[in-house]
Amino acid sequence: MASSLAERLGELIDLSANEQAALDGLEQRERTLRRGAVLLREHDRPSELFVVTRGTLMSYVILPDGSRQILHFLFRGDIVAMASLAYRSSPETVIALTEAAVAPLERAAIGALAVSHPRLSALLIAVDQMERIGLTDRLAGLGRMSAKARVAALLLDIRNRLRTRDPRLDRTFGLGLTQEEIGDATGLTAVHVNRMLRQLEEEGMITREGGRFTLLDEALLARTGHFTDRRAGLDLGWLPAAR
Amino acid sequence: MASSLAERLGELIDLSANEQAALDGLEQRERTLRRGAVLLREHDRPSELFVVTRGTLMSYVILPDGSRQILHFLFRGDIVAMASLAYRSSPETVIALTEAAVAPLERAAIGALAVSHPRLSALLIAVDQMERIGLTDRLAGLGRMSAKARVAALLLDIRNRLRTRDPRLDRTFGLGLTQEEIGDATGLTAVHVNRMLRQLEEEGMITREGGRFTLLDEALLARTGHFTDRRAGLDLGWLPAAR
DNA sequence: CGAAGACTTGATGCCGATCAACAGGGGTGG
DNA sequence: CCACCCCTGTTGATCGGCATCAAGTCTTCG
Repeated sequence: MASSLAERLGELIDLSANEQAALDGLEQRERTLRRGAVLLREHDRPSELFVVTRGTLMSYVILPDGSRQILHFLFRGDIVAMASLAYRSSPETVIALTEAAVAPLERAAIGALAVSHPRLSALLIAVDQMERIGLTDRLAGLGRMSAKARVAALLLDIRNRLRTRDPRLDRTFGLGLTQEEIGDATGLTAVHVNRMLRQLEEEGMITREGGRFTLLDEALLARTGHFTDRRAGLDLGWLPAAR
Repeated sequence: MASSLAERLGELIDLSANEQAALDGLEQRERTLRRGAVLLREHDRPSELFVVTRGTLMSYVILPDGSRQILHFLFRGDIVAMASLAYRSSPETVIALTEAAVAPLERAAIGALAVSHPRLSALLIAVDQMERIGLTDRLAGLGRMSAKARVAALLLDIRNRLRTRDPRLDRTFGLGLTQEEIGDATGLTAVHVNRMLRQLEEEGMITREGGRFTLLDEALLARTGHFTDRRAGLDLGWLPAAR
């Protein structure tokens, strides 16, 4: 089986055999995590990165008043602790939301990759940009959108990310988050998330049954959440030739 | 004089003569912008990137209800339209806040740089991470911090970024933003920004005189804004050797 | 000198937070 | 195996921070 990193990057471009091998070589060891296990704590001094090979993780920060802001949800092929490429100590805590597994990755391996496979390091820059745009979308949501819109956008965002990993999944999916977690991701309280979900349900956009969501009116949900799917507009034509 | 990109990256690592020359070669042309000029419009299909060589720019999105969320402020050495490395159309509008100048940069030049100067492309990945952390800090602010805290954090953030470009500047600086712009960056209305600035002033943290701010009690301001200066913790030890 | 933008200040309103209480369910230990 | 308990979800009542509306002043620039 392809390494999770090769799988992820292979969705974006056709990898050469060389590149494929180089990526596969990065994921030697694997470390499994129980649900709730802490992979990395804020202010830790991580010596390595991780690639998610299985399960779901999230990263968050705790503010001085004790409230939590969830920053990311991480799925197979996502890289954890990229920040350690710039900073000595982790700016965020990373924990497993489900049973999960990660492959440790030396920071220097990224440097070596840049030397041996320039196209891949250029691709990593592009992947960074995709994540940056995702962050600015969420920033605009937190700054300027209503509670209902933020919850709607979160549902669509997570569903889409789950679907790229499992194309069978369509209108119905398990979100895998508590309402408190939805709130900490969208800047709301659990109580208000509950009311917004109910409202989306009453308005016929979704139904819920035991933690599983079904999107009944995806177009309306997207309008409600001012949601734009970015994956349509990908363009990596500038990448240099493969090695 | 060093190119603005070489100047910026040179603050992070010691550039080799080769690298310096490669970076200088990127900034051939220069384009000047009047205050308020639009460099890039949302949904434009930019064929190139830009490096800011002079002045200040900002990027923002307009939501369907007409409200604006400011995403970034851009200073000398910052790269504009990095998103075009991943996407066909720009997700954000970029305009000049002051008289400004930018140097256009072909996307393919980034790819060529990755091939000829792997350490520089690895460094670009690190720079991306620094921006990503800046975004997550702001995300946490919008999601979980009070209006007063967000305004306090913005003041410190901008002052620090201005200071890296002009070390003479200390407690007093010209912010260069209207209160409406502060509001659009922090997710507030201009009216409430005004009240928060007044409050910071009444509490002895700042004074204002004609658009110029003086930070009277920086420690208190930092506590109020839950502000952490990230630049202290930089660590780029993993970079490969220079060429 | 006129006009438009930026700032200031007060009054009022609403969205989402907070507080509170209870129901269901699943895991754990006795 | 069962009882308990904590976690999650749900719903109502009230509160408060920030938005909105409004009006006036100051500044800047054409």
